[in-house]
Amino acid sequence: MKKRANLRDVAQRAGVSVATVSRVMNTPARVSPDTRNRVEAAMSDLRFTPSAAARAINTGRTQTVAALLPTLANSTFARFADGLEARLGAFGLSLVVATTGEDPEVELARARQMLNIGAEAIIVTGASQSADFRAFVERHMVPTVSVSLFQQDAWLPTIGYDNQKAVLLALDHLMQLGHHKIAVVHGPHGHNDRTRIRLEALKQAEVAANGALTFRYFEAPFSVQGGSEAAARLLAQRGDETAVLAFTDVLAGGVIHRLHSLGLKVPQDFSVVGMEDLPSSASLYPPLTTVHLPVRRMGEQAAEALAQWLDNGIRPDHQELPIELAARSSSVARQT
Amino acid sequence: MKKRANLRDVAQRAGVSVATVSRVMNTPARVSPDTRNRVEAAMSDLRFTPSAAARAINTGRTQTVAALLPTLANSTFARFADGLEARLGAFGLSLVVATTGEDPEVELARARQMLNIGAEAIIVTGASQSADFRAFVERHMVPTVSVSLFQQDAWLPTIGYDNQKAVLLALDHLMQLGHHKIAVVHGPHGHNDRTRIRLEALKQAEVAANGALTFRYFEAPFSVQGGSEAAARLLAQRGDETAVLAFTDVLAGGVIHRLHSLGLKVPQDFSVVGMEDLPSSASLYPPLTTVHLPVRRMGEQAAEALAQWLDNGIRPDHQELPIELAARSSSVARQT
DNA sequence: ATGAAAGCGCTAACAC
DNA sequence: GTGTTAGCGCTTTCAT
Repeated sequence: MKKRANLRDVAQRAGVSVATVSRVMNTPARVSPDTRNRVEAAMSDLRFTPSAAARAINTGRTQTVAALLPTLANSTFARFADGLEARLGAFGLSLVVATTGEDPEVELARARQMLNIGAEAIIVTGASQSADFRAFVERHMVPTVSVSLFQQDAWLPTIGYDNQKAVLLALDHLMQLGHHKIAVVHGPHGHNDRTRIRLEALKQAEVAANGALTFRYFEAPFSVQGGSEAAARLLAQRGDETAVLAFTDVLAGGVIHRLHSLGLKVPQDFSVVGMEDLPSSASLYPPLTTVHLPVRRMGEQAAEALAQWLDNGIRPDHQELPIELAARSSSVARQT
Repeated sequence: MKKRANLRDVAQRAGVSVATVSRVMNTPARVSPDTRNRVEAAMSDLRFTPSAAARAINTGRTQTVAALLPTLANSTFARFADGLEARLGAFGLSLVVATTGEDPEVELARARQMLNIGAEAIIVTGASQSADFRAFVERHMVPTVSVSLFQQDAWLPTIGYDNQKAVLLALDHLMQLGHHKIAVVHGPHGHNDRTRIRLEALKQAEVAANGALTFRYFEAPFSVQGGSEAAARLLAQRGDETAVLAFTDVLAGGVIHRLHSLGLKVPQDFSVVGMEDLPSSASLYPPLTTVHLPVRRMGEQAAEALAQWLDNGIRPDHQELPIELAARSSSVARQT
């Protein structure tokens, strides 16, 4: 088993210099067709595969961008990653993904790994990274953007939507339908600033309403199962809530499922609204009222922002993506 | 704007040699605490970030593996990628993903790009790549495995399930419930060998049944919307089918949705079975009978196989993953 | 159009 | 425990 062929081997075999071989790969037009053919034949004979590392060391570019995501096993992040990857590809950039499980220590470790393998830029979720993470990014001066929220005063450029606006869109919808006793189903907020922002917005609304609005909060894992359990708890100790506001469509789906299996009807017994607008949400039973969040688009925007940052060295501005309510059949006016 | 600091800069500042600096990074134990501190201080002062490329050129390893997937915006591939990434991470490997949209030309182009950025191994979906793709892989001798199917005679090591078995599991279930006129809803099979294998298995079963079993086939895009349209076509020209066999849960979900909105009941009017077993499938209305495919596990297995291949140079064996029927409420005995 | 030669930033013998 | 030095495989002037 002989070692991998390199430029010199090819040059020797083709009877040219290494410079010429390099030119065949990078600027074929500057090589005469004749020699070009000889070189290509030699490459092929020797099964030549150029070394990415050697190239990168010279050009100083790896064409690689890293995304640090809580998980991929979740439609939101998966669709985000899909949009991101597609758009990065158009710029000749590749996407390496690392999942963090929302653990700040893992996030830092993965960021370190990403730089170790040569990532030129990083994308993170949310803007509440650990102090160490922040120090790390600043020390290495690696272009980094945050997605999933739009927040002018964040330490990173943020590309996302206004989470406060989003939850209030859902709330206003329910209030206009006459609901004012609402069960709120949300995920863990320990390391999730999107959830925190949404909760905070609701608490402010509750205060502002001065008694005309009351919430009962149910925390549950970010899954269909979690939503289902939250609904079970809601009914086990039933109050006078007439609606459920879930922070994600997945949770909403779980809620609806459990309500159904306990013999209740949506929207007759409970109006349910979600947030996100998964592709499948319009086909739930009943079709889910939700706040549409442009996740795929967010991926594309993040790709553009980073591609330009890498290109011209100018840190991008924050970007707010539009959101809107998708009113469907899971919510109706309160039954009086 | 001065250039990025390198090993020599750090060495100079710390008053040591480059070798010592290198040691501080790689074998800190072999450096006296005193000098180690000086070096670390210098690194920090100069905001030193080691060059991944330079390291890779010396070690010959990039610690990077590439996955070529049709899309990430699909729970199956996303969960696969999640398992893959998590397990690769445990081996110190990073995952770069590239989406192909099931286009063989794109697949080849992306494979090329993956090698250009230094991927040490490749994961592809299915085993029916173009001849060019195959030539490419063989020419560069890059370790490559195929997932989503198990097929002993494939040109690549395959890690997946037996698609024929899978579809027959669903079919047998329906037949045992007394269904023998079945609508089959499947995705496009142009470049998708999993779909082709499943269709082929059904055709064989149809022949073997010798008239006791008949299928009507509906091709639709791989989406809820696609399943919905297929159901509309099924009803527009209604035959005497009593059951629907969908090749994916997503399609099954679309079918059920449309049946409902046209006033039909599942499973009373139609039994519906899917394939895949998405996390949400048990919470559909009604809970979906489906064939459970261990997608996340497949990602983990692929990671193991590649990690070992890169480690010991031995091409892995094919691996068959277990599948099973998850019988739920969307299918019942034929109403007589 | 082609070649010679100087690095790119790091690792790994090998020597002290 | 630390330093010297020879590469790793390529790109890129600068000549010719």
